[in-house]
Amino acid sequence: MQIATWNVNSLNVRLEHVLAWLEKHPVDALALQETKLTDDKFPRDAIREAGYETVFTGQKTYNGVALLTKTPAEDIAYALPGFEDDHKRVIAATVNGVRVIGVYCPNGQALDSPKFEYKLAWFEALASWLNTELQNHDKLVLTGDFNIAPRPEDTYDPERWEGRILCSPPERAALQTLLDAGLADCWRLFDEREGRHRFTWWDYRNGGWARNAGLRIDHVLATPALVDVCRECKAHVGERGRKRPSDHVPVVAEFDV
Amino acid sequence: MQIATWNVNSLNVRLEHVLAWLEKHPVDALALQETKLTDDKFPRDAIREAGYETVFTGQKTYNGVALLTKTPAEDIAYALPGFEDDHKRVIAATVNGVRVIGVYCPNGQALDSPKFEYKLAWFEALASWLNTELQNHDKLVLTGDFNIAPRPEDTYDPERWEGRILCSPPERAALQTLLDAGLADCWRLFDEREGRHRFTWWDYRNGGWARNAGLRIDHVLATPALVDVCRECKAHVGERGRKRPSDHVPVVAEFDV
DNA sequence: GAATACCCAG
DNA sequence: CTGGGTATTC
Repeated sequence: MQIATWNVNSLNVRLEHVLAWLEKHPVDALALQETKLTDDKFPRDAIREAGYETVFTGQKTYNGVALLTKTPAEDIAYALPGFEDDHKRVIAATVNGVRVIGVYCPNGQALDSPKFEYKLAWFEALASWLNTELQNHDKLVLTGDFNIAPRPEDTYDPERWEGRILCSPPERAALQTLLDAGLADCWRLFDEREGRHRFTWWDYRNGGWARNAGLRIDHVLATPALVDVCRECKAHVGERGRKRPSDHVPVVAEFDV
Repeated sequence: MQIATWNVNSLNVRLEHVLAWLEKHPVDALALQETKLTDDKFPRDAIREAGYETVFTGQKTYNGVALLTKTPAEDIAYALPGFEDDHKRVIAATVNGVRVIGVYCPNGQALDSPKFEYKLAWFEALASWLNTELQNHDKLVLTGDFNIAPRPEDTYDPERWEGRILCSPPERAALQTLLDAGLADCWRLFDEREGRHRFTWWDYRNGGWARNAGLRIDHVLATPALVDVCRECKAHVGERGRKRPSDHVPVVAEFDV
């Protein structure tokens, strides 16, 4: 079973990219972030014609998440319990017996911003909900755009990024709380691989892609039952080089289930 | 000698269209309207590489006119004398001994709008200047987007358009004043032609192009010395069917000079 | 419906 | 730099 995540930065603009990518990479579940579409404008039909059903929750301009699946999505959750604000950042479903939680975590903007407080509070609510979900699901994947680079080596320039937004101690602690609850970062199972691309996001600004000035902030976290059978976890870096790309690329994990 | 006019509705967006069209139709002079570019952003170099020199006068967002020529443009005028407001609507030059005046005439918005008053005042200033220009030039072409459909048959639906903006008596009188000064509408030399496309503009809204709901508001007016040797005057309607087209198409007149 | 400006976000 | 929203024009 293959599970992928992709922050598309507007599904309106990226629909053709997603459909073309799915045709080449028919994963079992694809979590999308930043669809930036209200539900009435979601391109459900075009995606259905490509062989995928979708569950989604979105809003205008910001956020918006979706889960594309080849088999039916069951027990759908559209928000963090107890954190039902107007940000559409969470979509979860059970797919083929695997609990898949797709998240678009807050960016936080800057350490001294109110949005940073919101980010930490949001992660607390996520961790709390994750614990209850873990009680019910042996096989669980938490995936999406976390807006946190876990380690110095997950940035193109640690000197520049350490301690700053996306790389600060409280953010990394928040991520660690999720791992401590019983998840592993699938990416790290393949850390030793030679010549591996290291990032999942490159800023549009300042020629980030041309300079390979990227970060690894999109993750696939999984429970031991899945980590034990994880065969692969990689970023499809080529998508960043297409015309009108998203600033994020797909990250795909494969499990022997 | 071929002289053409084209309201491009943003030269930024339409530059590739213009260059491709010029490659197929290497007219001697092309008057552009609605370039919507300040002079510092005019793509002079790209046009030069296509074999044309340009004179232009533009502004941000609105209006903006240019004259593209294969041979040097002389005696350039950038405005209506005595009507130097901030609208960039007029560019004139002598090309191969022919005086070419390119105009983007005001739209007028509605008969009861202050913009309608402006339109009529602007046409008066144009007529006044035209008279002095005619004293100096035997061969003269006045071309551009006039925002006036001269006759009922120059609209797709006379019942709907007669008397309204672009088709009102005072506007048609203003156009007639220009003709009375000593010009003829080259288009009408070929009125009897079979199966001829009748329009030069189709509204973006309501599927104007698909319904052929067009108007003839872009014109080539010429002095008798040119009318006598006018071989052709037609609209390049196919341009309206391209991707991301302007709402106007080129109108081309050919003279045996 | 298709442009542009200005604003905000990442 | 690349999205989206708003307002304005034609």
